[in-house]
Amino acid sequence: MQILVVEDEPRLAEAIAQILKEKKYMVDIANDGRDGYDLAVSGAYDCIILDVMLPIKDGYQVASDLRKEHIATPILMLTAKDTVADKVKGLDSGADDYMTKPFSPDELLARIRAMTRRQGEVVLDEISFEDLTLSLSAYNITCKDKSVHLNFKEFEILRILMSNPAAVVTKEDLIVKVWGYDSNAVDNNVEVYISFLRKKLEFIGSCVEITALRKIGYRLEVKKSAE
Amino acid sequence: MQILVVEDEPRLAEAIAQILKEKKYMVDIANDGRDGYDLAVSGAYDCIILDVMLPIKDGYQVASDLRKEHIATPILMLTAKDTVADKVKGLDSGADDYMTKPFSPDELLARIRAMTRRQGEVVLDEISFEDLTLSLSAYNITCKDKSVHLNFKEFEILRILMSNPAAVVTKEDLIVKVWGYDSNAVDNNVEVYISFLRKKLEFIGSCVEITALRKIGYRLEVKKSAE
DNA sequence: GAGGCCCTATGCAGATACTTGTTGTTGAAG
DNA sequence: CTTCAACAACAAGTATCTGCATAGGGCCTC
Repeated sequence: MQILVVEDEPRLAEAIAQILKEKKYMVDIANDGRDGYDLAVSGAYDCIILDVMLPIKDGYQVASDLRKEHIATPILMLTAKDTVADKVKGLDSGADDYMTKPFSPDELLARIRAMTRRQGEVVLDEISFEDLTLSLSAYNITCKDKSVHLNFKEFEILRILMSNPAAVVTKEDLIVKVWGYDSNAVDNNVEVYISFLRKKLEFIGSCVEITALRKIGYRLEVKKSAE
Repeated sequence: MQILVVEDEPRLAEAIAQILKEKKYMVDIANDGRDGYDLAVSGAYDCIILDVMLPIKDGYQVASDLRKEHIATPILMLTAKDTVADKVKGLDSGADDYMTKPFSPDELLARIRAMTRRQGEVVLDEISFEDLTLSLSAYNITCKDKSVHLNFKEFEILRILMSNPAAVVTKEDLIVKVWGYDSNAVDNNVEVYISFLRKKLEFIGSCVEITALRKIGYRLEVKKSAE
């Protein structure tokens, strides 16, 4: 975990660095706003601790310039200014959090944990099987660089197949899960959509195919090389 | 923008709600930890303001339970407890920010802005997609030199669409996030506002359009050149 | 009471979902 | 080896239902 400390007073900067290093964070220090900005635009840091009163370029400016460049690194602003107006200015210039000096090391660490925690959260947004990727938010399938949109029923069916690639899914299962247990859909309905899906898999050139196992159901498989 | 206030003292809850409503936030209030949790798990809120000392289930518990359920809604913890240990406990139980009473309304609002900003990776005051820019403070959209005002519902819908341009947003999602999860708005309401938005996009000559994907939802797309 | 905002109702167009029918495939019985 | 029944795939046609646009009415603010 990389942290950038932008602070012009060497002793304070060193003290903060020490606190962080003890917790195994990797720390870089910048002594003025310009250096801080230059380091931060790399996007290499997981968190930036930013003083407000800085030579050359103040903290508000640094934060706001970073946001303009679409650098989304969490910023914790750290300063002696404790009026509400200062806090509002800091937060609105792009900071995610604002702490006033003097501060407690434990609180600093807790706020860093809170800010960086969010970073690692991956939104489960897609399912993959071999070279095939199903996007749950965009409702399409992608293989290499080609992608194609799925309509509702196709999507639901493929999602069920892909969420359990090894398993064989019966038509009854599909009807219950896609059409609803009280529907009067017939097997042929499923066959029709399977056929649509096969066409789309073919179109994007995926190596995945939907195999029918007679009397049993459907399963995803990797195409045999000898086509 | 939906905000949940979890606070057992009715007068304070009402005061907070008032501050927020003035800024056009939609506010729900829960009076104890259990109700707060039940409302929050819906995932309908953009932000939760959470008191610590609550009947039935305290704020730490609520925050930590929500995180266990993978509800990532930003939480601002609000309490009279101001020791470092309390702050650490609050932040580590899942809160994103921690404010002590008494607090300034302006600071509260600034911290809410800071927390919700990250949601859509908004650069300060505006969101952009292709040639379209949505101003969060002026409630209007601009394309090249033309701009047009949006009313509240139009604005909220477009903000949601633009904050995640690749994703398909269902009508359900829009109803929950714009009308509130307990509203009885119907799909047609959404359709009407989508229709208004399209007219305004057309009017300012944007290359962005709102595409409907049947049975799935809406998505922003760039207009095909061959009109 | 004028104007803006929000919701409801309605007719229409077109995409989607389902049906039907033909052809192809499989496997077991004769 | 042939025949037949059961099952599967697919194309094409039809009907339904979703989504769109527009109009009108209630409500609130100014």
